[in-house]
Amino acid sequence: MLKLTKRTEYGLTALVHLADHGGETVSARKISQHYSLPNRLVAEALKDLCRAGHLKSVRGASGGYLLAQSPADLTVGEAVAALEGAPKSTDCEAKALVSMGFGALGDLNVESKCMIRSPLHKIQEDIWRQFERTTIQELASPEFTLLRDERSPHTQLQNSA
Amino acid sequence: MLKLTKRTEYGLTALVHLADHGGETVSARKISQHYSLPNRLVAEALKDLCRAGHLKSVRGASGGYLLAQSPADLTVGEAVAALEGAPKSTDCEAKALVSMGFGALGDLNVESKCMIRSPLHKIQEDIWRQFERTTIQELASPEFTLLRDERSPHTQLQNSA
DNA sequence: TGCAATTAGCACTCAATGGGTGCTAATTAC
DNA sequence: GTAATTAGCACCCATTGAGTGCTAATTGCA
Repeated sequence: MLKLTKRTEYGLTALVHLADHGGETVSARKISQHYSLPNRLVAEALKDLCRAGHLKSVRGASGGYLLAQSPADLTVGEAVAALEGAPKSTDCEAKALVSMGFGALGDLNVESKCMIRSPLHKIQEDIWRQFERTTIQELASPEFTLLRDERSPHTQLQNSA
Repeated sequence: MLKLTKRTEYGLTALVHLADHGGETVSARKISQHYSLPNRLVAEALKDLCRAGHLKSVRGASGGYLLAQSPADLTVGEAVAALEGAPKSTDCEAKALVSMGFGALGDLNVESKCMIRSPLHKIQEDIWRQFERTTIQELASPEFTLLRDERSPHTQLQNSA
């Protein structure tokens, strides 16, 4: 239910860590130990990011990974795409994403039909759009918020507590 | 990968439909046929929403469902919670959500530890927060966008059509 | 009174996938 | 040469989402 995978969690955590460590080379083991994460899985996530070209790897003892680009140039959307695979173009849900940013605008008919039929696609589109414009650098900053909202403080539930 | 379930898709679609049809009673069959959705599954979604008190049901022939409250008072967050079940309080990911809006603030330690460890939680929190403040009425409006962003106009797709 | 259409509720199957592991090879610092 | 690392492949297992079957209860209508 509206969750990204663990792999993405590990991957983003690693990216933030690497962003905090400048051009330094850090091994998968270091990262996994630092955050108490399953080190094998962190390694898998790092491999994905490396294959996608977002990290550079250094093999051998005292090897590791480092960012291939500035954290200000790497978006959360790109990282997630690398970690979870490109959205499948089979289902209509994904097609909206594809035509949104990952591909050409060929099947716009399909998408617009879906837009009418399913309000959910609007939501997911918007979320992804936000991902596409949020950088790892922003994510790494402690005061990060994904959604800048200018409206009412919006009486949250905890008010009643 | 960051997707809501079909059940939620069907449920939100139905809610939007009901919102468009005022106080009218509409059967699950009518809705499913109108959007060419599997009618049994739409019925399941409607049951969930009814159990949660967001819809009122009328049994018997010519029965159906209608909104139990104004579409302006029903949030996407509430609907999703009803359709997908409350976030499980076992995993840390969900705990962030719980302490965010669904429960007391007791285990804030847990959450804040997670916040540091996982940037992903920030993202998901923000998404949920947005769900909590988006109403079905807003969702039903054709020019709906979940994220009001003051930055670049960001070339929408439908513009090109 | 009976029939048809509906909601209500339970249980079940099937396929997909996410999380995790095993194993081996290639590379490199020491 | 050894240990630590990245690279790549294949695999298992538990969860869960999607969908179906079935039966009961309710109600409008002929």
